[in-house]
Amino acid sequence: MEKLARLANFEVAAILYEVADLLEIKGVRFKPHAYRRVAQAIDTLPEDVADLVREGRLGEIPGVGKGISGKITEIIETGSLGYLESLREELPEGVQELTRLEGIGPKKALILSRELGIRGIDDLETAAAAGRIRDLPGFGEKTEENILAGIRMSRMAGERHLLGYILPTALDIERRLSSLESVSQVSLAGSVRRRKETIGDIDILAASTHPEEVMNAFVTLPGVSRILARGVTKTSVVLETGVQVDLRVVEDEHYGAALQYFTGSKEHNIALRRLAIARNLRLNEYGLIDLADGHMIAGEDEAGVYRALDLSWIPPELREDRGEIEAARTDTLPDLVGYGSIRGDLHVHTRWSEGAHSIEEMAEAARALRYEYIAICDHSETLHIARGLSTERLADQIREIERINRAADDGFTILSGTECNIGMDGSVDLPDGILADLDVVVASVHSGFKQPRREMTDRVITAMQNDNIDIIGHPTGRILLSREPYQIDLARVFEAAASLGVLMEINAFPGRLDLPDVNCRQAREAGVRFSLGSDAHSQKNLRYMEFGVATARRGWLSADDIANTRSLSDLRGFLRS
DNA sequence: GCCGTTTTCGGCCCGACTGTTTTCAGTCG
Repeated sequence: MEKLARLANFEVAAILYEVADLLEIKGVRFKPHAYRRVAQAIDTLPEDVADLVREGRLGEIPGVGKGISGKITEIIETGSLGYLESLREELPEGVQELTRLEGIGPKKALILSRELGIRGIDDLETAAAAGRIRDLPGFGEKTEENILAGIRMSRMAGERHLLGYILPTALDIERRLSSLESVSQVSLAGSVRRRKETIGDIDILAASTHPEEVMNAFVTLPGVSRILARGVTKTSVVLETGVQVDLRVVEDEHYGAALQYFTGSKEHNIALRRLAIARNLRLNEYGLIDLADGHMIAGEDEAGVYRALDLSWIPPELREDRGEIEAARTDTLPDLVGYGSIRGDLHVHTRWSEGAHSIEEMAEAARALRYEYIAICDHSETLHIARGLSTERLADQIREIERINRAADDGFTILSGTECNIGMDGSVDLPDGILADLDVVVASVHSGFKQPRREMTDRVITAMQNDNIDIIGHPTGRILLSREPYQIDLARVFEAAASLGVLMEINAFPGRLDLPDVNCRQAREAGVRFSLGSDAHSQKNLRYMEFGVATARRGWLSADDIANTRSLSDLRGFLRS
């Protein structure tokens, strides 16, 4: 029986990324860019690349031509790529590993490997400690020190961090810098400003006529442990937590262009610069410059830069080169849901299961956020680890919520709900009778993650056919930086959700952000509507909602797409029974 | 290897900082 290994998009992308890396080490020009561009596109593709191969639609991916198309097909059909194997054979083993160190690029890695036979980071550390690096051409004593520091750093810190973990730190640094007299403007930039789900480092932009003062203050901020680079316009430090922070300082007249440039993404900026070149303009971090006479057309404010290229201003969350530039050109950018548009939280836990606070305490915190309602969705019985509620306990909880609602008469409403489990066969672990008594039913997969794709897809669709179920919770099951999504055909799930009127949750918990942004967009195009839930386990966690909104915005969603941007009475129209 | 309101061939984003180097290559973002 023939059985193809079904490679996920990220696995196909990983192969292409490695090809790009190896070509770069070989010193091949331009091809690495071509491979990397396609790898990136596949990594964020909402559809399965295997389906595109089957349907002969690979050409729809920007950057895929004849050559790469053939290679992707080979990867899907055989699970590997001959071209990559031969590249690996050509190059010394372990070179690629070296390039992951700060300060080591393809050139230095190849020299280390060829001259000293270094085969990995451990080898490199030994050689550096023994002082064998400093005499290599292009290397010196300082390089040797930096290599050792780089190795220490790579061992201490993980590669990326959750947005939810980074944002408070970033805002704190922004606040401290903005209080300096020498600073006239300051803004978060980079992936933090774009609210990407994971962050490599923190980028901050400031405007000042006294950059030295700003840099001095910056490198002496509390928590700074190491200075990586220090100049008058650009300085990089590492915090004690291992997080790198880059500060860029420009004058006010260049602030808009610098903010545009420093916000990225890289791919968005490259696309924008190509647009500029086509008009005989140059775009850099100082402004948009007319190459004919050298004068600056725009640069003081960011919107002006976009306007001068005949584009509407593009919200940072959309700047990923996924069609936003074309939409800005034709004035068809979505009217994104606002951070203040959420009127209630549809996924909240309490002390009844694994939460830290009582129903009243969660309601009180929700009132403070000016919400009009929250849905209490504690776990159901089969999730033992979370002390899930039995049918009887849930009935008690419903009565308790009724009692609290009657007692408080301020227009705020506590909705009764559950987050029940979807079993292996698609059944849920609470009887229909009690589900019908609840205001909000979230159903989630919490077990059997390794189920084959076909069965997992059928399982979730079966659950949705129970018309008591309003919302599918964290629909892909991914845990950022630690667990891949389970195998599931989301296109089929979305189709069913749209026709049955089941909402897809955007779980705002920092480690989830599930549905992921690219899938939000795919789901919306399939006609799906959404529910935002913080999955709060404490009062403080309710604030995670902003990360859910960020994910929705990155998924091109409007307030209209989201059930809980509505008043309570309108919300009921989004729920099924 | 890809791609075209300059192009089916000749280009491919652009600048800051570091370290090793006497004018710049490598790396990074």
